[in-house]
Amino acid sequence: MQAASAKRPQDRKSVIFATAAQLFSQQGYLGTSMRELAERIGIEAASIYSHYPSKEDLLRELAWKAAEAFDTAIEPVLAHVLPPGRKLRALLVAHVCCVIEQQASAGIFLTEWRHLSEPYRTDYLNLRDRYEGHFREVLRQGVLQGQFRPLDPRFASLILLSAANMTAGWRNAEGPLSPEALGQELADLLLQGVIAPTATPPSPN
Amino acid sequence: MQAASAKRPQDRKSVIFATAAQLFSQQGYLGTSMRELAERIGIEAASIYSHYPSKEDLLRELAWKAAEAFDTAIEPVLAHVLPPGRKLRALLVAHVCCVIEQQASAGIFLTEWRHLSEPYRTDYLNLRDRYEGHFREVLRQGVLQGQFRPLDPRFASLILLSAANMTAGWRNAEGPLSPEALGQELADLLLQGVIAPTATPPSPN
DNA sequence: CCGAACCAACCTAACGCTTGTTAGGTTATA
DNA sequence: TATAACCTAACAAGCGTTAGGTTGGTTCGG
Repeated sequence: MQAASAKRPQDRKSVIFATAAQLFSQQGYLGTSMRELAERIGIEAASIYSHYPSKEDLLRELAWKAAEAFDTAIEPVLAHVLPPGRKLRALLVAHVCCVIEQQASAGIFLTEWRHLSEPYRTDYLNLRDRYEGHFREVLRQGVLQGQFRPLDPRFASLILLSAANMTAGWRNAEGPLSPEALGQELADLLLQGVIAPTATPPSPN
Repeated sequence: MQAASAKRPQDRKSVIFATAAQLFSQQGYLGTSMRELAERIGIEAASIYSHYPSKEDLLRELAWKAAEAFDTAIEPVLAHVLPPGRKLRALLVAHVCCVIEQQASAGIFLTEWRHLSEPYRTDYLNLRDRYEGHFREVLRQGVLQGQFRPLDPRFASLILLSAANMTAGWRNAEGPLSPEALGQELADLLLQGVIAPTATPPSPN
């Protein structure tokens, strides 16, 4: 039985991890010092080095963990066979859920990876590209099958994902929507567009 | 007649301004030191203080200039009377053109304002909100007139602008599009959506 | 037309402070 | 007793910034 009184081995490490995720995504990697991170936890800065060999290693682990979280989130969607429209919708919803439920990780996935030094930066961009590739593939198929308008999959995936990433802080007038509902709202807007269909007037009765 | 040989008064200041815009938007405000900025120009760090009282003043001027550029870009569109669909399209095109033609300023407008200290930060957010308000207003009218689908203007404007902001680095396979063309491409996607209209099959002949 | 006064731009040198990181000692748990 | 977690103390380097001196073009009185 592992005790849980004063010195805990794995617990502390995960607290450092979670706190760093929060601070890095709120204030940025460069805007967060090891001393501030340590103080937030209640230890000294030097003590962090018992768990992580450097500040950048911490960022690296955070970034990889975040990438993994996004991969995991869309994995079940990729496994299903669905028409492109439904599949793209499901991908967007899964992505939005991941962004909202893991806001801290998401912030790092989206912006703080810039401060990784080579070769990790390049490795990371490859991870991201592979992820975006799933969206591009669904878009490509939808265009091919005539269910999507003839759009450039690279351009469209960039637009869709950057829109999805911005939903993180969204709260509507009646308070926060559920991640699921917010994802559907976003998918409605992006898949069907802003313009109302002229062929079907609002409510013909 | 003002000479232009060795000591130039206004010229140097604008070089500092432009170089700072470039570095701040590439590496971030915190990731750029005064010494690096100075070295890039070919002077010493201390010399910058003959032109700007502090690093943050530099950021502040950059941020305000960027906000002004966006306001100026959409001003002529606001002056015209247009149906909501056309107006929103024109706003998006103008915004995209501004993002692309002034990439450095745009980067600060979009991300680096976070490092402004109060009360400038709040002032800046108000500027941004006023700008986004123009988009919300057009969206509101479009919904009211039944030309847009029933969407939340606040949510939609957030989505549209975050998508537009991400076009900065976009290059398609045949090289860079003109800002104008890129803006139209984006507006097509956002206004009409991803899904092909079912009422009008692709090419019925 | 010329030398002196002026002034803005730029420099060197240094300040106080914070940064990430390390060495070495302490302490409590297993 | 062994070990991992944590501490104190300090390091070299970098940060934004300032004080004070140098330079060179501009301006103006004689």
